[in-house]
Amino acid sequence: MKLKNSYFYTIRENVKDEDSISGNLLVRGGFVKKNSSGVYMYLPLGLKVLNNIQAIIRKNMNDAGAQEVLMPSLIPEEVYQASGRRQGFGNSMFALKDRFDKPFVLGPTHEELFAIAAGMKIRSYKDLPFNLYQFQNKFRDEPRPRFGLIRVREFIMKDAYTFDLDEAGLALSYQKMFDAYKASFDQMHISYKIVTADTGVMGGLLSEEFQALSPIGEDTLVICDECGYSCNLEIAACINNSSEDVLDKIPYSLVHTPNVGTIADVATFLNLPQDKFVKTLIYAVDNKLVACMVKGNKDVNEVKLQKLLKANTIVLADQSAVETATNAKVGFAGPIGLAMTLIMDEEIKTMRNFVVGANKTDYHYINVNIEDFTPTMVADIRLIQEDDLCFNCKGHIHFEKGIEIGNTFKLGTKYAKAMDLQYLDQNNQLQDVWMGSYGIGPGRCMAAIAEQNNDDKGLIWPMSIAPYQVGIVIINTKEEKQVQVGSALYDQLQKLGIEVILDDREERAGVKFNDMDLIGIPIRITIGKTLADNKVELKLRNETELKLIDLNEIIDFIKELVN
RNA sequence: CGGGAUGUAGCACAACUUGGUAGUGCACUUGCUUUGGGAGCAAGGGGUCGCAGGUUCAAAUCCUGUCAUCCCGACCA
Repeated sequence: MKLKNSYFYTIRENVKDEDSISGNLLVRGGFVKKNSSGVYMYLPLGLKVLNNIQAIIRKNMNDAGAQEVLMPSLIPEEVYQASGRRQGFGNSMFALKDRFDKPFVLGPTHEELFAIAAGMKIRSYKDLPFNLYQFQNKFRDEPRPRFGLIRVREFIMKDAYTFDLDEAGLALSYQKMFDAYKASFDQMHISYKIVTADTGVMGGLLSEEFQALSPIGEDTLVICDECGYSCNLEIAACINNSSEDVLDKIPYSLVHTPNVGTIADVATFLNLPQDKFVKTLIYAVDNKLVACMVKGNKDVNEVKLQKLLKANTIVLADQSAVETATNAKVGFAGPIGLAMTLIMDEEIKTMRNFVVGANKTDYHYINVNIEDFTPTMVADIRLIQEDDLCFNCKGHIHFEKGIEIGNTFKLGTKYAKAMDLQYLDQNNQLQDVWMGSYGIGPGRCMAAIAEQNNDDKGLIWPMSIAPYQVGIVIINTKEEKQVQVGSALYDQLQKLGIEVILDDREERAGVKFNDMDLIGIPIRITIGKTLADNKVELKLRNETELKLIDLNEIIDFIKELVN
């Protein structure tokens, strides 16, 4: 691309409504432009980056034996009703009607359509396995889009779906895709971790997430320093590491605790540590009230709770519901005399003589023991903390923040059953097809790479991702020779299939250098006064050092760097 | 959906409290000078002040409504 007559712009100042580094730099570099909340235009530079990312993924998909297709975005609502997911997605689906008032939705993910497509082919066990994928726009009406390209409402997803005879077949297909994912992210030079995660609205047997490490990541990753086990915070299992208290059990008694409804306040008031308390939280689980007990210094993990209860929705009950159910103001709920399902976290089993709310405003019970009430269920429902131990090896763990750039699911037979996807086996028996689904967000990859590779001057693209590998800066466009040499070099590199940008604008050198830095071109060639000695300057974006290279060696030099 | 904030030129912002010709910097155009890390001087172009009502002789400014955007939270594959 020659800049002089091309669509190219940069913005010198920070833009106001982009809070993330990647969002800001991508907007300032003219890669993307926000059109409405969570919806972006991809401009020439941005599309080149996106295409490079997609090319890497496509190559790995094809190598893994997947076949590319393209599904519609506009889908009759009934397709998602058939699988039961219309309700599952709820408001995060964009819904509309055609002129005959027939309801349609914009697809948020495509298991159903792929199951329908697979149904066209599958009759017998001889028709399996196979693997389909696409790059396609997805629509999700996010409650709060944020962080530039990271959480958006319209985005391209590479989604793949595998179809197998049985669980063993799925395991094989899954492994192939898993390996293809690792290869893809490695080739993009993303720093990432793989964690097991909740299957969420997808359902199924297993979910693993590919998480690009970044402080702005919205997911918390739990990583064991010793055995390497890693998972998403939302599913992290806890072990009870404390041995049983040795205190003698004392009968419980009521104490007056005026106006101290929070654990911190009561702890101060009674002068006891927070881990001597048990808090009782009232949740509305599919509109039924459920009480959950965790240690005072811990929190409830709502995803674990949801799975335990096989519930659709879980929210903290509102104030009036709590007050009606406990006959007390919020903050004084407790297990004794509470008439509802009561779930106790396992950690409480080893506690003795602890403090709970008394279901009476301004009162707590002290010296409560587990014999004093009857939990409906004892289970691991607490949110893991960084000082907990790995449930796998009891080693130390730490947290990291991640951007979910890919996700692989072993779906099992859930969609086969819902969408009637079956085959005849060797014994003429109908069997369900085993499915896997696999997603990558190329836009999120772009944002994650930008987030991981930048400095105060701008972006620093890895060679495999950069929109152009080489940028040629002509210092003075009025010097005939500089223009000549620059243009010749530009033509030669293009012939070699190297993506190259020629800055032939009548701008000052500083402007050109700053623009090249901002848009993150890996190799900069400067054509300037060193031409007198038949030399040009070479500077790598991720290094500070300048090299003077002989004109007749520069092509070979660049070829070496690009490969 | 709850809380907070903001909408004025392509971008970043001022003027609003106390109503009276809409301004600054960057960007853009022209000229001269300058020319290796976002140049200087001069002269210009570009605005229905988010939108709709209302109050007033007069509204960017005051009032009401509405839309949009952002932040915190809730929610979320």
